[in-house]
Amino acid sequence: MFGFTLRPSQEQAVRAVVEGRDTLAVLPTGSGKSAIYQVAGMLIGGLTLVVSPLIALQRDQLRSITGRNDASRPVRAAMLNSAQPVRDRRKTLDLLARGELDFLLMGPEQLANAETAAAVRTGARAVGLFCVDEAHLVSEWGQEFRPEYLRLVDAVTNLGSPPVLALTATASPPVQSDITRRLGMQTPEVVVGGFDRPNISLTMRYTEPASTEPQAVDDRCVDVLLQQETPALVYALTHARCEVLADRLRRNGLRAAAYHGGLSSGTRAGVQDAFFAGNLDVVVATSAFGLGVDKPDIRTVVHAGVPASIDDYYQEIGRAGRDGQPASAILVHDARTIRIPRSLAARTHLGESTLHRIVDAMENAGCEITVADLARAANVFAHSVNRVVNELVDMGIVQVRGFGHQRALEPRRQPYNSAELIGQLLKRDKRRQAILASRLDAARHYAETTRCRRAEMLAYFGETYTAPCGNCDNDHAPERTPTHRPVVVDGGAPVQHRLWGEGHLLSQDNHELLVYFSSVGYKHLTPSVLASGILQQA
DNA sequence: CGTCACACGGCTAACCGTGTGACGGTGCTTTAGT
Repeated sequence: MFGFTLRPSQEQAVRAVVEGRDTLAVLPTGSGKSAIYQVAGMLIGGLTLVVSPLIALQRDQLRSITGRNDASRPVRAAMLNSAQPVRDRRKTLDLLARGELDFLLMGPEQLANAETAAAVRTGARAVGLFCVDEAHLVSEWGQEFRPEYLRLVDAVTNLGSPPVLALTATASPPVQSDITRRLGMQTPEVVVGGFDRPNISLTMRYTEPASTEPQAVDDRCVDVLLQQETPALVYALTHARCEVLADRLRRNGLRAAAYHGGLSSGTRAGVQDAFFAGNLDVVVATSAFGLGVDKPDIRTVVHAGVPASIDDYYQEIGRAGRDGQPASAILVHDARTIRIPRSLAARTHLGESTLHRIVDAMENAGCEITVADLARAANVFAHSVNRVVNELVDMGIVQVRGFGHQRALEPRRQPYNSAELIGQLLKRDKRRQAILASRLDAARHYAETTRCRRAEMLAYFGETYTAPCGNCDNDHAPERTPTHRPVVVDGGAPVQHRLWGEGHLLSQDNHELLVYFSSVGYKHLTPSVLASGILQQA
């Protein structure tokens, strides 16, 4: 169709969205997610709006859409972002006004700009499809890093509630429901392809915490990379470790370069180009490297330390072996490196005094106030104010206008009891901290497990898998692997815990249960909790 | 927030407890005046 051959899962997503249903498609990388919105958009007619997180990604997608143009059916696509010349921007707004665009690509920030949003809304062509690419970012980035992700739901309403199509390669069941909730999707169709990537072998290398050598993790990574096939990708946890490790690899004769957010965009582009062109053996990167990286022949992905979640880990190892040929994912684990993701999560914590000052300042202001003014009045960091504002929006207490420096909030529901409000905010913050910590615990649990790693990872994504996989280190040392029979559970069956309240059973075998609780996040439990009635089917 | 390296005072030798500050990731946005 339109030059695409669709697989069954893609077809299912296209059909649902064309019938007007909100749809979340969680499909493995390389399964052609952009084909889904391209086909669906053309079938529905009207303007297809595609929200994409990076300008570089918007460029790639634009090229892919217009690149497959045939003369009989020209597709008209454009993008809107701050990196383009004013003239290009004006031209796109003109096309919008005249209704001469089929696809429009932009970041969530553009929709928070009243002028741009109005141009989209009042264009001669109504939005027929609202597509959110890399939709896991709604859940991952919305809370603080890029808060405009949480305002997409308002944009959808303002555009007359066209069907919403959310696309991602990585979303565990709790993340799936977070995405559909935060995008305000109505009775969504959720299409989930398999998470397994059988050609990627899974291995963990432990470095002794007792070692006095501070660079034990780096040593291990260098050893591993000298033995592994290239091209290889190394994920390190900080800018400094990227630089040090890249340097050590170079001294060991590998063509290596560092890639992280602290480098200029020119340097970053140069590294990425060199890697794609085969002029680099190894890129040592932070999590900045990856979105939109589709190099088919990456043979090895090494992690220098456990990342903040299995979601991140899966996303990052998924960049290996896209050509289907054997590839390796090696996690170099040192208990001491856990402190880095832990501290990054803890930094977003809101203290009681911070909350008091923000809520007081908000009351003193009485009416609409910008985030910057509020931060000044309360004498706290702007990012703390943004965190609180996001929570208040979610609670329906304020609403937000504008973006960037002009981001302002106005009370939506008055009056409220401020002591009660602070109590609720504290509770929400505590819950959020617990969930972030549980995600890190689950990642550490994966690193330290003696069971089949594939079964362990897939369990996290709510998928039942019969171990052994035969392609992980624990399966190669069968004396260490307790046999376990997976018990088929109805994905996400609701359960009730005596202490932690309601949750969803993600996986169960004769050895262990994995449950996600909305109060405390992921918990591994022994099956005995079912027999003793501590955990009950709801 | 939590960790670690380092300086400091004490009082004259070596080092101990305490205090302080630096440090940890992801990207959009985009002023005016030469």
